[in-house]
Amino acid sequence: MGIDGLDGQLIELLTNEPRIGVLECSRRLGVARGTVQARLDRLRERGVIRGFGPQVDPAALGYPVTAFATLEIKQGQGPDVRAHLATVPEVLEMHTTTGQGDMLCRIVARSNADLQRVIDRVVVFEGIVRAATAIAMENPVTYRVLPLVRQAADTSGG
Amino acid sequence: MGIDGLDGQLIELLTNEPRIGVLECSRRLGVARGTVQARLDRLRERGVIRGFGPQVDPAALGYPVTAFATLEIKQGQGPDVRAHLATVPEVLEMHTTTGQGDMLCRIVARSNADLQRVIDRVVVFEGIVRAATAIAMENPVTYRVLPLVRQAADTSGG
DNA sequence: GGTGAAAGGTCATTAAG
DNA sequence: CTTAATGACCTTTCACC
Repeated sequence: MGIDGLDGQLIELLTNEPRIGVLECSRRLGVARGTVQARLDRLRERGVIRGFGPQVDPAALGYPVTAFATLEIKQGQGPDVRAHLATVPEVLEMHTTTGQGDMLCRIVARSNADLQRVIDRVVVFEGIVRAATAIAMENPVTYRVLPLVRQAADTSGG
Repeated sequence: MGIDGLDGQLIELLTNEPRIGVLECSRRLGVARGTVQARLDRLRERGVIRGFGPQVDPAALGYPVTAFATLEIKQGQGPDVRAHLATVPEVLEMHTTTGQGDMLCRIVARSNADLQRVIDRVVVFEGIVRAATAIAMENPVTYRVLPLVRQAADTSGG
């Protein structure tokens, strides 16, 4: 069900050096090239590897400010609010959550002043009762999956 | 300072079809191969494109539960807490946020029961005063940057 | 394992700011 | 004059059969 050690090594290798090909992977890992090819195909079929698209940094694009907005939604307005949020480019992701708020979304902006504009555009929508915004300052742990990959590989008994 | 239209088209093309190479990109966009290479080099130098590593789906790895934990930290314990969180594989990212010197971290787990174990491992640490966890249910807007890229390209007057 | 193809580098030329 | 784009050539390397 999970991944084994070779899968983990493969993911780790490709994460560190994404441009190397299948042949180079087989050399580094000491396995046949067909094995690497088969593993990669399986990992993609199973959805473990979603793709190899470019990872874009919003800050370098001119959006250095990140904020998390917790939205409280009026009953039954969920679908409309989702559709609304999907139209705002600065909303990078959105989840419905349990707990205090109903939705949590990640927002970026060009500056703190610009963040106000984005927030306004987000919350000026009937159906959003309340919005609490937390600006992200430091980011000591940037998004990472490698430790999880290693753990998943270990758990599989590889 | 930002990106122009060609940069935006390049990012979009590579996002949609990551497997195509530089030559194919040049054909699709109607520019010379050297141009595509130069643009890609520049985008990577400037940090707009961080890399082309595999995008791993934690759910497919066996961690289908996502949660966001808001942590309240005891004064002066910030660095220790950060170091602690960095050692937990299930903590995918962590930000310090405005509020009360709080932190927000994204956590994944194998199940809701497993989430309890992860949360315990996170909060059983002197320095963490309080933790509020919100479990993510639906994810109507998955992490995306393309709309932002298009806006950034437009803004640059390309 | 062989073969066609592409990546990556360099270079001179040319267009545009 | 500086920057960028272009097309050509060459070598290494890879992906596919």
